[in-house]
Amino acid sequence: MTPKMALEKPAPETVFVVDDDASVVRGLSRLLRANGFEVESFASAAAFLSSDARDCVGCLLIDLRMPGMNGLELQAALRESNCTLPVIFISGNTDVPATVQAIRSGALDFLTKPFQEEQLLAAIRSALDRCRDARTRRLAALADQDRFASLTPREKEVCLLVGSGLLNKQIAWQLGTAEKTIKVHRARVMEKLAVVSVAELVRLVDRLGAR
Amino acid sequence: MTPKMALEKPAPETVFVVDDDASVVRGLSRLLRANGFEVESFASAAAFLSSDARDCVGCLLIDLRMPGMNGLELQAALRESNCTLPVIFISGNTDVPATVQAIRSGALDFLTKPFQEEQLLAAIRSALDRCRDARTRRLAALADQDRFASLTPREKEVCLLVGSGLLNKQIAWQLGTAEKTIKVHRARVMEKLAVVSVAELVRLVDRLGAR
DNA sequence: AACGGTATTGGACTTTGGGCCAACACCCGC
DNA sequence: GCGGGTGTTGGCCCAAAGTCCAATACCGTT
Repeated sequence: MTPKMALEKPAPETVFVVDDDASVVRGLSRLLRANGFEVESFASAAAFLSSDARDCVGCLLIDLRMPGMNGLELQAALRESNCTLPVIFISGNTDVPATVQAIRSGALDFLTKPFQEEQLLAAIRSALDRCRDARTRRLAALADQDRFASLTPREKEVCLLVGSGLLNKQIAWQLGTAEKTIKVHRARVMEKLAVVSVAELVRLVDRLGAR
Repeated sequence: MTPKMALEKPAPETVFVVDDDASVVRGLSRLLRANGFEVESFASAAAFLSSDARDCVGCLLIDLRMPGMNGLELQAALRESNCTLPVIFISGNTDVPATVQAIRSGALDFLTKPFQEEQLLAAIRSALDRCRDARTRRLAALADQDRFASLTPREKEVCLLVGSGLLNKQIAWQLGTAEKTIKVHRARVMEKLAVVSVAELVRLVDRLGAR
């Protein structure tokens, strides 16, 4: 386990509002805070990107149309930088192509003003749920990768070949060494990866390869 | 392998057009045929649902707004009946909520009239690619399920426990039988499932459970 | 030059997994 | 009732995997 996981801030889950219209931001903030959510607001895409909020647990409420970088561009930039915060768009106009692109790019919802309060709240709750799940999965994936990274190059080779179902003797032949050697590596692999059965090892290898 | 797989018709890939406007259908058909696609058209959602086209390789081009069952309802009905044909919506008006619902329900694209011909063709090519892939995966999944279904109840139990990484003796203890018995079942499982290593068996079990 | 991490191999021994042959009990349909 | 599928168990033997202890060799660092 590496010391820094780039995922601190167990801080309360926060809704990040990105909208250039100050009155909208005020209204949304009041509504969300009244419903028990932490809110942090940004007047532009750039402002959010330069914040450290990218790796928190929370969700984004983005106005589609903004001066400078618009909502879709912000979404693309976030994806580019591996930010996995769920995104909910808010739009005043009815731009279907933008809607299609937004949802296909992974946006969770796309609300058009005016919208029902409850609709927004439901979307946010759903987004926070998803973010929690994603975070859990991401942490598990990182733990997997850490364990695999702790293997020596040779052990990694052996690990993958064991995972593909080869016998020790086949692995030995393939790597040009003795079966005995493979047994040693294999034992170390099982120990370092903290798995007690081949089945667990196979699943771990698959998870690693599934990206 | 069961004799009938419910997936015949290796017929040429077909674009199914569902639109109540005869002139639109004519125009689309001409365009698509001119670009080398097979086209079959339906004047209503009900007409398509009662056809046998549900299990073909192809894709659907659905008009969002139709008298009777509309596009979204048709999409829902198809999903209900496990039809996996990729869906592309065509809409004259700009109904954002419908767009959101359509895309979230798995629609591949949502084109608004008027659209670029090339945009439509690209969407269709993408849809057909996806349908081919899905079909391949579905056939593979069916083959897996067939093999698993050929196991006796006891063999299924043993199979799952082996897949979870237990030793023969642990399985025997858990099932209240002798280790020798498990060995026999296990051998039959490996044979019936046509796997040669525990790794393959684990992956097969996971695929079955992944639904 | 000494040291630690890595890769390698050997031997001896135990545990597990598999293959082959045979056998018995149960239940169901013909 | 008999035949066949299913579940069960035994013995014998071999292959594969895992364990413990020990040893050599290379490489880069201190």
